[in-house]
Amino acid sequence: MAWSTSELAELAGTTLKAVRHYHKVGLLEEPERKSNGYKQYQVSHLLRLLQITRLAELGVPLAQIAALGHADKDPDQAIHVLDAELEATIDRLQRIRGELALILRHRAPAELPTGFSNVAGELSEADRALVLIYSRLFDEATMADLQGMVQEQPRTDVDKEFDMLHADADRATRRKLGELLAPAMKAGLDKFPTLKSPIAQSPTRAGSARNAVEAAMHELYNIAQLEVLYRSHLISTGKAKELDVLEAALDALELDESD
Amino acid sequence: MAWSTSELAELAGTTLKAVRHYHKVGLLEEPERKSNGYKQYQVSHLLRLLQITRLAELGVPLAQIAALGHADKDPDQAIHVLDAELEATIDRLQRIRGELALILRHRAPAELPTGFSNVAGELSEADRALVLIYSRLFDEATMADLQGMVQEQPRTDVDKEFDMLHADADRATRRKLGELLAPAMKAGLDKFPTLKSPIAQSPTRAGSARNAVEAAMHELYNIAQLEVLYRSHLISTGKAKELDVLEAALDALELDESD
DNA sequence: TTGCTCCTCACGTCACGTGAGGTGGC
DNA sequence: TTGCTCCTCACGTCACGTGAGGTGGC
Repeated sequence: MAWSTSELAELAGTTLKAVRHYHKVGLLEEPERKSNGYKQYQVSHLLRLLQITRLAELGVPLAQIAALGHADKDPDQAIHVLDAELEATIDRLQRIRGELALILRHRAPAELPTGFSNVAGELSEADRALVLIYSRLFDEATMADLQGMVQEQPRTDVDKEFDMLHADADRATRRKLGELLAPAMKAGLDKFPTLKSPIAQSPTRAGSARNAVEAAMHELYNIAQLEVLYRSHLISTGKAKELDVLEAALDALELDESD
Repeated sequence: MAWSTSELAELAGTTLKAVRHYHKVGLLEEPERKSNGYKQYQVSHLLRLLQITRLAELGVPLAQIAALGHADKDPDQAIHVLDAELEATIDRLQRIRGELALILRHRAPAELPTGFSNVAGELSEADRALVLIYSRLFDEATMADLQGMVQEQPRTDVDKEFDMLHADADRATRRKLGELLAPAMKAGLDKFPTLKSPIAQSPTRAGSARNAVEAAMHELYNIAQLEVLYRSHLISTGKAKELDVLEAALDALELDESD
């Protein structure tokens, strides 16, 4: 009674290549060979192989299976570690499934950060990109507030007008849009004061956060939109003086241009 | 505003090497370089990188992230597939956790097959090895019956005597042990008739199953133990005639030896 | 002779990580 | 000059899978 490599693999419910792999890493002893070089496996090899495949199915790494053989370590310990790892993995996968469910329910783009799937429709392309950046820079509480603000303020015609604002829109249009956006912005910031001074995820990122957001805004919004946002910000935070400064600066610019 | 590779990685919450890897596989475009060869990343790269890391965290394979970009396929479809895979993985891991719990509770060796942890104490070393082989050869119902039989028949002094039986035990001892083991064996087979003719897991294995078990028994039990098992088997299945044949054969052998 | 099995390299997979060896910036 | 960062290969990880190229058995 002796088995060939593939017979042994069949008996143990594994593959030819797996058996050879176990030889290579020293988990399974090589059997005697026939004169033609063919391997001749005995019962002892089958038993060892069954041990290996069973433990491997339980998720024990091959290196650890080898170590378990020496029995110098507490096997209970190893099982506990394995179990804790499995628990963590299951938790993580379940959280991901939860997010996938939201993405599907709201037909949201998968790359939006956690929690924003249900408000995907309220965000412009630029908004979505900004939200992606925010999610890496600010902590969870800040992000939750941001999500809350978006959720409470469905998109209005004013928002759409802002999205479509041309870079060379005239000054009256810019002023009007800034004024129209301000009330909602003020309401949002009053309800979620965290957003006035968002908290960075980590101190290391605090510095780079401002820069990154600023850079992104300059990339995602045109010059007119940036001015409208600035106007709206000044109005909603009651900075009338700065607004006057802005107007004066624009006056000067227009004089320059008319020269 | 331009970032270095490590700054970009920091901003996106990933690593230098991951970013370089995304370049290599063509997921992320390489940015312009400074005259010294240093890469200069822009906002567009940050946004793309954030998309990539977010999707990768959700478990989307990099190859699929590249494909999602083309948007020629239904993204819903991809999410559904991903979700189904996650579900299957979670199920599998949970089943394994269940087995680990049993192993820990009964302080059983981890390599014993599913369901046998709680009867580990009732099995000799040889029994455990045989059970491992059985588990790969017979179907679940058969294994459940075997487990039930072991559970119903705690180890007796007779079992221990059998385990310790020497290969050259005398004939009277062998006869006595065979008779002592028979009642329990008969009771077990009556209660679990499946075990009289166990069902192989698959037709392919049916043939090799007999051989493998036979070979294993010859390896795991000595000649005296095998005879005792055979005697017990004959008695419990009421084959008195075969028992007579065995005795006659042994008579002949002993005559030979005394020559 | 044909088809099947066995053998041994060597390289591929997946998503990066780990150096090696060299250069630029301050 | 020193320490830090950047760059590009090349190879390693994990548990095998996939051929390539050759030989033995029937």
